[in-house]
Amino acid sequence: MRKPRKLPTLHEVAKRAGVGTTTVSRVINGVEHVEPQTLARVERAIKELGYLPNHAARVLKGHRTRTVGLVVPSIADPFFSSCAEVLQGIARRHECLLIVMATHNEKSMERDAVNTLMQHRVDGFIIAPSDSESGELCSLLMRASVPIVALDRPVAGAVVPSVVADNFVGAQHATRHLIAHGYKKIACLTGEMNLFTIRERVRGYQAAMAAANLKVLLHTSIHDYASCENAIAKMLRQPGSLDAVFTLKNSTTVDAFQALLQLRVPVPQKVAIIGYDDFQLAGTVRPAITVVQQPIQELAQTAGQLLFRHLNGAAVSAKPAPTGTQKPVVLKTSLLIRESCGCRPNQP
Amino acid sequence: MRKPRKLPTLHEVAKRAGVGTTTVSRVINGVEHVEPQTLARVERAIKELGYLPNHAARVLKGHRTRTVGLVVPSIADPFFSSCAEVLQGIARRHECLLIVMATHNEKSMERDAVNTLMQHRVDGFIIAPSDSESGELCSLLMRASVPIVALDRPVAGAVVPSVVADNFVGAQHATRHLIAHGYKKIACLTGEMNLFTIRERVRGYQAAMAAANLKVLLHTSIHDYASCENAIAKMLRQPGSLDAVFTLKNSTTVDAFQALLQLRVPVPQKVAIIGYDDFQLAGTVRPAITVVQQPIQELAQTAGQLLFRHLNGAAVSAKPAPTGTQKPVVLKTSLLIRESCGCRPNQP
DNA sequence: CTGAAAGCGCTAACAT
DNA sequence: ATGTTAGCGCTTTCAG
Repeated sequence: MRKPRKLPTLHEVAKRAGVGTTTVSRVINGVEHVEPQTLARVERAIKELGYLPNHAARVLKGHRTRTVGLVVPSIADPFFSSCAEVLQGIARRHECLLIVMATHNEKSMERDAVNTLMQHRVDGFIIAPSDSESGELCSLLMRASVPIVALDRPVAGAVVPSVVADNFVGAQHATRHLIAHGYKKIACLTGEMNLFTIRERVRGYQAAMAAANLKVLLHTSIHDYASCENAIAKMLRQPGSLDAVFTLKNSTTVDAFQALLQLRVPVPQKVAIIGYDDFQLAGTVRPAITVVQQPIQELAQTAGQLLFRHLNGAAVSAKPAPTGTQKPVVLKTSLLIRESCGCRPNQP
Repeated sequence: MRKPRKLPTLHEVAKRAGVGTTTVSRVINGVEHVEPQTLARVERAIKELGYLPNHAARVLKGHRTRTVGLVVPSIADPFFSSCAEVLQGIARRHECLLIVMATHNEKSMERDAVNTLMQHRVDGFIIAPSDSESGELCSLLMRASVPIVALDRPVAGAVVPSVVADNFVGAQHATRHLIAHGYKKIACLTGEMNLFTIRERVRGYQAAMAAANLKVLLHTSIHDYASCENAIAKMLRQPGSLDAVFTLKNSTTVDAFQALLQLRVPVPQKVAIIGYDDFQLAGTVRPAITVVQQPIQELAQTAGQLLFRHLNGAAVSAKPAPTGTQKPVVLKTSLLIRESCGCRPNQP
């Protein structure tokens, strides 16, 4: 028995101002052919009634919703919330609303997120796919029939344009740096091998190790502090079997660093460490942690620009380009050298 | 000349399934009085066409939008993005969409955010007001005519229910702890005195200092590393004029800690430090930093519960309760004792 | 159990 | 310069 609040309608404004609905409509959407006098009356009526146009009704008329979506694993993750912030700004500049959906890297939530966006008839959206290879996602996106841009992770078959960081090179570079320091036993600690980005980083690590003829020490089931400390302690038990650690994710880096501290292993004298992805305080802890820095802002910015270019540009883009046509935009990462890799401050 | 994509409509589904629109509608909104056979036909048509109901059209029929809003200063701030994550989960459990808007603590953006939400006819929303005293915001919220809950900061006149942390007691407690350690020259470093939370924390600091008959050392224009180091260095220049530092915000804590390190001041031997709000690695740096911990999750959870209680409960809540009726829900903060305050680990 | 038809609030021809 | 009117896609009486 709810009386779902009755906000004033355009009709009521018209009545109150003593004009037709068209006139009010014109006043709302940029003044055009309206006499100053009438304009004033209408504006007063609008103010008095506290009128706000009903977005749903406008959408129903078949126009752009001026709404874009963002689908990411988590809204609390610093990487993605930074992206969201940047994209929100871009959307606002285009007078669009941004709707952020979280998937937690789960297939079903991802599907729901995309469907929800489509029900809201967003003009387009940006997505960080949970599974880059998923054919299911791929076909879901193809049906969407609105411009889409993949962020941080590409989509199989390259059906949509994507903007990603160079995970392979970033990891390769970091590993090489460790090797250049003379470390031989370099372990790579990670989890979530289902993620595209992680797999690329692993490939980079492997490539560098192979090129230097070093044995690959890969641990792929590190997902919390316990498993991290465990893995490190185990390697430490056999003397000379661990020189350096390369962690592929923020939290793993912190865990590994913590574990090394806990196990009273001098860093980097006994074991060096480089992490993937920078984070607050990475430069404040002692030793300061060397990391691979990702171009987060540019990633988001580029994706946003790409999306709005499609939105405003050639209407042709109603459906994704021919399969496999889209080559990803790859942004460079950089090695942020601090101390934990063995370098001294101000003297790499 | 854009042909704004033509997604299938309920009509087309009906035609294809050889039934009336009513039947299709019924199938979509929970099956009810529909023959299994018809049901199957309709479902097949829906699948084949990839039909997704047009949200705008449903809303226009005058029902709940199943959409709620969240208005916060920033979506990248860890505090608020955590809140957003929690609230998104709650919304989803109520089959609602959450729209997050950022204000950057600016009046105009806040107004725009609220208006945008109203245009989208959200069923209700949660807001962390930029200015708790603003009469303007207050009247804006009163006109909104949907359930609203204030988060982290109350709204002047108590026109909406609010859920906040006990900033006063939290700061008082921390200051007292410093005093108990025997520190006399305790400086409070902050900026953004326009924020309700900050002012409350300052009050707590002042109260504790006054009660101990100590001189208040308040710096209210700390907003970046430079100003922070500057203030500390200045105090340090007069020997014996600084024992401890109490920072009221995450980034200031990091800046102060960094500055102390940079100035080669032993922490906590020469100068102790306690920060407001916990953060990643606060426990990993050496010395580990003691902080006032806020009940972030509960804050968001409580606000969410409150909102949905109003949404689902008595429809009476069409307009905010009588002015001044709402007493805020105040959640406790806790002092997370680590080392920077002078305590030793495992021996406070 | 199913269908026909009346709008929801707004915009855009088309009149005036 | 302004008003009239026909839908946009959907839900919902009200008949059948």
